[in-house]
Amino acid sequence: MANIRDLAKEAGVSVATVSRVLNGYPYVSEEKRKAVWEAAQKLQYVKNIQAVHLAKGRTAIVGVMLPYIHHPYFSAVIEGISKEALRYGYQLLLFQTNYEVERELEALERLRMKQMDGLIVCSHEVDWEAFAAYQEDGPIVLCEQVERYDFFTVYIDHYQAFVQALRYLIKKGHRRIGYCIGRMTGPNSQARAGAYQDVLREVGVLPRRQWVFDGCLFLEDGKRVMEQWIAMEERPSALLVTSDQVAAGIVLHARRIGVRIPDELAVIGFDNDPLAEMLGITTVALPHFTLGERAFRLLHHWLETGRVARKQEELPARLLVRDTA
Amino acid sequence: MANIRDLAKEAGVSVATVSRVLNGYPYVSEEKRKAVWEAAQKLQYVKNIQAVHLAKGRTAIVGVMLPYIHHPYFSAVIEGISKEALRYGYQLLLFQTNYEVERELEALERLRMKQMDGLIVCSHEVDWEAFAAYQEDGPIVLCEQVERYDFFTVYIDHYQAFVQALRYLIKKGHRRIGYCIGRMTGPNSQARAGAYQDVLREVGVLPRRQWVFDGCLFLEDGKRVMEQWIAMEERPSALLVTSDQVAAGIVLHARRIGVRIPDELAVIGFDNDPLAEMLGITTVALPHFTLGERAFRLLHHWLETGRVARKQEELPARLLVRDTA
DNA sequence: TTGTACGCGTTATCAT
DNA sequence: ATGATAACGCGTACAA
Repeated sequence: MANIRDLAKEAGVSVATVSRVLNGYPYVSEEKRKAVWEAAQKLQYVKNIQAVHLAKGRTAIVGVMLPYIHHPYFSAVIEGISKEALRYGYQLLLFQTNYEVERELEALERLRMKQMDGLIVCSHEVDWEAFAAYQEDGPIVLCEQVERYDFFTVYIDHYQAFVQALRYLIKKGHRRIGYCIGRMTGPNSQARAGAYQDVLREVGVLPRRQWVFDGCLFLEDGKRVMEQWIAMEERPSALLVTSDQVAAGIVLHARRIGVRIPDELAVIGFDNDPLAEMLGITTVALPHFTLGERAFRLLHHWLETGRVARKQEELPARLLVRDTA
Repeated sequence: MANIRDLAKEAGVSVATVSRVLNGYPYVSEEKRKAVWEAAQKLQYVKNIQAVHLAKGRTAIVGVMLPYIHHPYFSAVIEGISKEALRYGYQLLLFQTNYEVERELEALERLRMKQMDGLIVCSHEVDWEAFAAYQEDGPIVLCEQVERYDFFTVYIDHYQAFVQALRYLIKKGHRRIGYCIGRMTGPNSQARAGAYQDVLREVGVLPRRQWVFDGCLFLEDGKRVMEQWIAMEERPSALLVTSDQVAAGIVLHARRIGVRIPDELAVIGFDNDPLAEMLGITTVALPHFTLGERAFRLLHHWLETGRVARKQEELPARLLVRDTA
């Protein structure tokens, strides 16, 4: 494998001139420029990108931390990130964590080791303190609302999104309201739990723990929820479901077992997944793709200019009323 | 940022010894070992991974080329790859191509530049010749059946899978059979087209071009297909649909507009997506997750040992009969 | 416009 | 066991 020293020798110039030609810098005579390109051709020269990274101290690589990929939510976010990364000539290094703290810390260590220029965190388990500890190692963008820390964040106000949906249900006369959620930890889930408590209290209704369904991520979970629901002595009359996949599972299984929706059970999903549209599921549209896009742009702008208009960016959520609530 | 030279000075040893300690090599006195670790602690030493990559000539990074991520098929494959990569301490560098040849070539160039140790190609547009041209730059694993070239491949025999489904339909008495496909190019699509031609000819039926629906990737496409179907003068009585998402779109829209499935239209999907199970869609189960897993393992085994049991691996597909055909 | 020489941070080799 | 020194390959002040 030829390197620039070999090229220099072959072309009869210095390595500096080779570098200048290869990277399109001015102040090189047409003659030598040509000689270098010819030498490159002849010796089948290929740049070693690792050496470039080491010499420049930058990689044009952005890390993406996320628990899993095979989920409509995360794959939408990463698609948004990817689109922008492509546009600006950046590459994406994947850190799948399965929400294991150890893996999350590994990703942060990689940032510290300068494997990438920055990191986008789609979701995580580890405390915010951990991110704070790595802030000087490179820009980190979180895809969630963060309090008490001055992180870069792009987020959806899940509290307001939940309030919006809950108010709608209450206005429709519902009082026995439950919800399905992916996992109980994490700021998004906390925000939703808070909204649930607050709004129900406003109308003097006691929140019930058994009407909160945890571990709802995929279509199949909707079926499970429906089976639990049908077996209950006291059933909620309405469910907020933080994933349209799960909502679809509920609606489809309800049809199968003859539960009338929304009469017996009203359902509001989240995401505005194509599946929700197809099934006529009332949903809170969440801009996942845009979230990824903006997260990358924020990071990119910081990397290129060293400053940003604002470190936090909020994205809107809006209720789309269809047939299920 | 302290480097190993700083550590060497601080600990009063040579850089070689520092490196030995840091990487756990033997032949270092307990005393110096301790001194190095203390120096590392004191100077907050962090390894620069770029320098390691350059020095070792390897990165423990594997590239993944795929057209888009936000699709059940590809996100399943990548999940399989990712799981195995995690297990063996490798990282994944994403190359989203949108099936643009230029981007695909860019990924191959990156392999040549030694940015990664190997490349897994989930799907592509560019000719096989292109891959052949990069074979010496690092192992490339293709996720499709390849003829005439001696590539590493892990694949599903889509010809047989299609034959299987077609024979089933024919046995059920269908003669007017069409199919939906993601795109017309690509070896998988070619294999399917071949199977379609061959099997129909076997039973003396002419394949019809207007019963082949192209561009079928997402749920919404199923709706479109159903609308086209209903508008046809001569309609197929059965459809093979190479994505359960699309099949689901067909089935759901059929329900809505009152088309009886399978009586008026039989549908066989592909993938065995959870959605297909939930909707009772007859489908050909395809092991996408396993495909990714095996692709990585093949690559990994080659990288670590320089040889493999066999360069090609075929994965089975099997028909799951449910209610739609 | 061009070249020299050094820096980037680590690993590997060889001599002791 | 340990150290000096040479790779690894490129970018870039600085001098000319």
